[in-house]
Amino acid sequence: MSASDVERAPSARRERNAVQTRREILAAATREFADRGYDGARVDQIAAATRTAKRMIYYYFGSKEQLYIEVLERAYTAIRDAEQSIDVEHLDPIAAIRRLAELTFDHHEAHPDFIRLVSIENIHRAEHLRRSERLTSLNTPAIELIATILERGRATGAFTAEVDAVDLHMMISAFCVFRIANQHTFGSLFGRDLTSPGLRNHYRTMLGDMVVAYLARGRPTRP
Amino acid sequence: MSASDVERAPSARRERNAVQTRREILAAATREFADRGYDGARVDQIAAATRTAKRMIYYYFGSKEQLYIEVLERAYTAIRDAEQSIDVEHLDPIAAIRRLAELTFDHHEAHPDFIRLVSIENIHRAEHLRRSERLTSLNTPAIELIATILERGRATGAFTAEVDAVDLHMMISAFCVFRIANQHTFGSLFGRDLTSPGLRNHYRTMLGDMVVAYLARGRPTRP
DNA sequence: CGGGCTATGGACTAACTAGTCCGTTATATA
DNA sequence: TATATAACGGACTAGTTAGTCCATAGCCCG
Repeated sequence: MSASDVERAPSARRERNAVQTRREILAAATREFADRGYDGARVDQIAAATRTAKRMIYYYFGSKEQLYIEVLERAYTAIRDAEQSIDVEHLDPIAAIRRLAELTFDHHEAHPDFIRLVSIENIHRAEHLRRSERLTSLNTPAIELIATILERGRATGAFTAEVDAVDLHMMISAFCVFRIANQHTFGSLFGRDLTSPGLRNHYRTMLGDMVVAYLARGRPTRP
Repeated sequence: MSASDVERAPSARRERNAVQTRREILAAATREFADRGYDGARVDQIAAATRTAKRMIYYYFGSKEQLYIEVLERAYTAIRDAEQSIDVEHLDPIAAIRRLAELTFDHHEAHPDFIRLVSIENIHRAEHLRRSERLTSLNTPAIELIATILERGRATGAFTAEVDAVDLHMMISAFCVFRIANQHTFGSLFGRDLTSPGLRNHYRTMLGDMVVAYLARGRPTRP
């Protein structure tokens, strides 16, 4: 995130800065692809949104598809980095899993572009994601974290259910992703804006309640 | 589904049948749009998949966009009709809500094209759905059904939580939709095929457990 | 049994869009 | 300062694609 290497004295005419130009294209491309989908996105539009010309997109990325893949890679890397920095080791299992769910909720809410890119990539049956070595080899900190919490919860007896970490991650993601990804059709059909600020805390709590109730199910609620 | 009205003796040369031609175009268009998205879909490809020519698409539907809207309308009408025929009145509240969840699960599994169309429409921020009077005025039997079950559950004391019908529908949909809609990216990243036949029952049960655990949990929340 | 309306076909077009050609300019290094 | 090379720009192109023109063929009704 440091911009020190891109801050040079601007020359009167052309400024030359490979890293920044590249970055600017990626930023514009992320917006365009997330906004309109892969086929709907226009390379000319991406170029117009940068300080540079279309030629540069092909200079740096080679093709529309390769540009899209790098957009995907950057977006996924960002969320993995965020997951990596989650620290819930000091919390008891129930509080830890609730906190993790809330962090996922918050991250998804803060990055609707990422959610849109994931939806778009699923429409394409993940063909680009599958082709990216960087992404298929990316480890998934969230799963390991969930696995650790689940183990602790089972040890203390807080969780009565045998649950798989990947499944629990799916459950949490499903709730968070649906709320953002399907907000438009859901809103039109049921007259409820799932992303309304006034309902944010309601749904955040609902998610935590759901996950905790599922993990502790069967157990009588104790005082 | 009856084809009695379209079965005529095929003439040697051109056959004329407005209803069937129209229907054939809609079927091909549903496949093409669900497969490639709105922008990715090709009108020529839709025409090629029918027995008729591209000209007919414009004759009957006027534009690619109007064709897409009618595809959406047909898909949504189908799922609403299915919801309408659900009967769980004879079951106790807990069994009823579990059954409803399972029916949603089954329907989504059986209609991946519908799920894909919904994803695609959300990428377009529901602009087409919003423009369709037929869809915005469509009533939602699922919500009313859930509301009835919730009322009964609260009356009998089976459900300890105050839950809104729309929210519960969201929770159920989120699980079912995510499993289908995000199967490709999820599969690539976590190495698990959410739609594998061997896991079908596992996830179906998990959904029911989740919903029931949530409804019967100790602590209520309100919207 | 013929006129008129509905349905149909296929070639055509105008506009768009990913990608390229070729020349130019800045900067690092010798 | 010379020059090699990386960075850049804009006009151009080839291919594609939604949508149309014009002509024709089947069908219904009198």
